[in-house]
Amino acid sequence: MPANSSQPPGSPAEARGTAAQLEQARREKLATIAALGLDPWGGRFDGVTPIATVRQTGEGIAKDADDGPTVRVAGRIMLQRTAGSLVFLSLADRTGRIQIMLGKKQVGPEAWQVVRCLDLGDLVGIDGRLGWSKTGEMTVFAAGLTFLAKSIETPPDKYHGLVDPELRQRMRYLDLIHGEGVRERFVARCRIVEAVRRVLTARDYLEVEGPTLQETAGGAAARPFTTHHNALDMPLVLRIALELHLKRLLVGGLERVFELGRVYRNEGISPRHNPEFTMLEAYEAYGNYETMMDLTEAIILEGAKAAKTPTQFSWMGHQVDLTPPFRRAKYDDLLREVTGCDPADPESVAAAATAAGIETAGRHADVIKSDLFEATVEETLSGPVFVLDYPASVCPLTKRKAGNPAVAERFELYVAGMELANAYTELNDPDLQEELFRTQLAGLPADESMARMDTDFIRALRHGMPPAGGLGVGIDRLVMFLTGAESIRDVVLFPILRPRAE
RNA sequence: GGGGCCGUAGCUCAGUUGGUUAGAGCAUCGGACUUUUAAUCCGUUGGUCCUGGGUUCGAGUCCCAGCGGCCCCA
Repeated sequence: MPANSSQPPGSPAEARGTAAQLEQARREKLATIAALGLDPWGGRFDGVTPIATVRQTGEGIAKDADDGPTVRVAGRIMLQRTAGSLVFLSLADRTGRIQIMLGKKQVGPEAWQVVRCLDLGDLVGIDGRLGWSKTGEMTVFAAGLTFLAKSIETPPDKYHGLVDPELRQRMRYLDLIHGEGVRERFVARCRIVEAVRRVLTARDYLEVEGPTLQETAGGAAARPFTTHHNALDMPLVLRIALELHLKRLLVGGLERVFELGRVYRNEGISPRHNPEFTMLEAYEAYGNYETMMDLTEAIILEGAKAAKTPTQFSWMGHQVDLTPPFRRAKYDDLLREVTGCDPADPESVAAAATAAGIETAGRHADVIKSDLFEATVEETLSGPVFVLDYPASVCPLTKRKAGNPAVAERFELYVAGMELANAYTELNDPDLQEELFRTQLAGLPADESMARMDTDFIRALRHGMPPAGGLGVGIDRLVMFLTGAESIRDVVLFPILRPRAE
């Protein structure tokens, strides 16, 4: 393209607005900084006070005082305003933001050359006097400026930030900088995980790590990711649950163990499902599912405290109330309340299922019941509510109720119609376990079965596993719940995405 | 896997019934300003309208396919 011949004077002939040219402008400033003998990529910078701490100090300074303390802050330039020979910055660190004032006269001619090279997004260190501007804004009046890192990319819109959900996920680092409440939500996630560990370690649980590469993906009903080990020339799968190895550790006498770890399920993606997600599983020898109810409640309440979650709030269209103790309701009772059927009578259940549009022909009575529960009861459970005592045949790893082999000692914790936790009195009878594996496997494609034969696990049980309670909690869902997020992608830092063409 | 919605400048968004050379704000660049608050004011630059086909005298706009995202369902 020929240059426009009617360019006004002082206006460069070349274009400036493309991404490449925006970068070029920043690279020229980078070169200027280097030419002044400064390192535009900075280095160790000791003695920085967090901005939140500086702000606390500032609150104690009189508005018209000019003898405030000297402070050193460091952070990213979020906003920049020039007023003649003054430049105002909004500087952000992990704890907050504060205004910086740079005056040509105050910093001197050499530093002023550096000031003129500042762009939005640059990282700088500031030494200066803490006080208040004439218009009443807390301000660090800079005496010194240290360049810490140049940003050569243009940041998002300074007011709207990144809005496009795709860009927010692909460039999470920008979302963390600019997104409203994004950093706070991920910090809350860290606090919740810390709280989970605190509750468990206070109860003398050991945190352990099981294998993520396994021969058999057991402990849940899900399709695994497959991989291959070259040296051993053997197929492997990524784990879909933590359960069976933690129970081996109960056999091994560790008695109280938990694992907080990533599991992988090769299935659909939705606002509640990411192919890799974080599970907590905890096992306590000589406990049962009631022990785990108390533990679950403690974990959620401590997590809520850590995340500063209010006791009552609205989430996913449900009103939830965290006041303990959480409601406990029997599975059959809920089914009767919601559908009006007689849970003890398979024909009554089947009739209700048919009315709800569920296929019944040739299917196991407990599977029909389970589908009916999912279709009708779940959405009514605002919770939190512990749903107790599941049909035994959908619980192949669970101990049956004493005197009632049709009912399994299992609970699920529901909140806003969503399963948040799942716990059993663990089945420790190796013969029954082996039989249940076999019956589960009969006539079902392996992918759809809850159970896969795991002879090594059976052998472990044969050596004697203590009676125990076991608990599983979906950490991502727990964080969603406690932070009010409506999509798992809002609580997973780097959710899975299709690659984007360059 | 099926259905719906969306994709326009680095970012946030307009773009009428298919009709002139596709616009705005921010950012950039130049200028004014030593107290600004998304600073303001004047000027300036910036486009693979997601990609590829098709219909049409004419497509950002309509149709088809693909790519990417969001939502619903399985």
